[in-house]
Amino acid sequence: MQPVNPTFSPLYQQIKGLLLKSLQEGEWKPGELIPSETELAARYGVSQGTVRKAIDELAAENLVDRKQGRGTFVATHNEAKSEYRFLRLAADEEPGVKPKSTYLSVERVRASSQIAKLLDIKPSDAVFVVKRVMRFDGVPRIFDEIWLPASQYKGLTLERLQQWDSTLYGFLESSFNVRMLRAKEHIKAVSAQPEHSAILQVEVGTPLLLVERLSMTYADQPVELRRGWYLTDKFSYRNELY
Amino acid sequence: MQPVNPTFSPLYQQIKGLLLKSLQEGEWKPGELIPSETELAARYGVSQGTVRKAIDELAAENLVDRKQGRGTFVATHNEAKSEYRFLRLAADEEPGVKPKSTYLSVERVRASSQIAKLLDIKPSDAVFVVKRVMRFDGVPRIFDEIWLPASQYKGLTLERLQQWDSTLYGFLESSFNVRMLRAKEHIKAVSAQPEHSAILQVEVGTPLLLVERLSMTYADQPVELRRGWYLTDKFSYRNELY
DNA sequence: TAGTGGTCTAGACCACGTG
DNA sequence: ACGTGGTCTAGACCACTAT
Repeated sequence: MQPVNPTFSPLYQQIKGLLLKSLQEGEWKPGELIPSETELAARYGVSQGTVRKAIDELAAENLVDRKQGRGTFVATHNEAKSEYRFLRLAADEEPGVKPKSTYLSVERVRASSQIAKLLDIKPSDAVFVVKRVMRFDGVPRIFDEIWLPASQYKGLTLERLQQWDSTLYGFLESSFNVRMLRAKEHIKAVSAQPEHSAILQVEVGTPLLLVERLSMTYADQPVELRRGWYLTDKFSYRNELY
Repeated sequence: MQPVNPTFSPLYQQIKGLLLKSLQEGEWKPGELIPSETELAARYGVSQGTVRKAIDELAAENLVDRKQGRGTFVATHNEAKSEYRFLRLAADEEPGVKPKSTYLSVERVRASSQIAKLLDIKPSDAVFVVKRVMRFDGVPRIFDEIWLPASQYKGLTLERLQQWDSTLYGFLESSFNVRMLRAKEHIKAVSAQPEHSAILQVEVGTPLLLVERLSMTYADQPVELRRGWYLTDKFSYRNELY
């Protein structure tokens, strides 16, 4: 027997799509409570269990945050739980130590063809280039060079970054309504160049981890590209495999 | 109102525990079909939905493999799907290229205190040290040094490794009934030493990725420690963040 | 006490793979 | 045609949080 409907899509996936749309359009803002499962079930005319399965997937992707007895909240980078959610570097001895960022510069330039291609914009488009250093216990360990498509971050300045005292992603979310949902990283080992050498206070030629990250928001739209040089003599990049 | 039972554990978690026990004890072997959800529900005296939720979690952890219309299979490293499941290195240009391993040596030695600590064995315990090189399109890109607690891999020899033509984890699973379920990696950038230099055919001092992996089987028991030196000029270690 | 997410059930039906 | 996993429903009850 052939399937009746060859383009079959489960109901809960369709509900998930509707929820994603509401999230993307800002019907519920970061940190806010979304309607209860029962309420959403009534709204979409499906059973509570179906809504539940849709929300299950959103929770697994860290788009929302369930709290038993309280409700389901829109995830935000401005909360303890997802602070440094994407940062995989940790000290070999005291893995708990958190970094502090210092912003060095913000420039507005045209995207190179390489950067443009990765960010899925035109080579002539403007991008902000942010440079910063992250220190752990006062010791510089990461130098980041961050490209942000200017069209999405109008009015970004070094001063505003320097005044912000939490994470960059929290800042971008609060100030420009751009939320990083997932990212891909490509990691290589390279030698420290003079620029890195000065900032990370190591000799030219010291091996560094080069972490290239492309971050995406809703609909897999790329909204940030960064290259980070990590000093890994006493720290390492952590990963789990399943 | 206080909870009635402070040590509450959902039924499906208990069922998951029972399934894990059967998997660990080999009631169902790698690659084999496990009983249907209906059958398991009858066996444990719960509803099919409860069994389903237990299996959902096992599937999410890659311990079993569901196939609609066919059944649920015990995951194995000896199948296309999980070949190189833990290998994150891929070519920047042609990410699909698969490596070929060459085994260089197998030694039986006493674990150093450092290795013993990580493998959770006594420093006096014997371990096998395996050295190998992995080539992509004939080019050596990874040099691995692998520690295996001798007690779990009795009779391991270089010859047997050289005769095996699939992945190491497939070999360890088939020959010693040890299945790698998950692993943790710590990644650093280092300079090539003379030993790496000779094997990877690069100059001493070339930056290499040092990937230290600790692999676990059931009950989070560590059963493999390895250090891999990756040449990342045209390849990179891939990771996804959520 | 009320409301939320979390668990569990029983049953119906669908999509998929195999014989 | 049959058996499997996958979806969907409706309803009951539990655990947790806030008021």
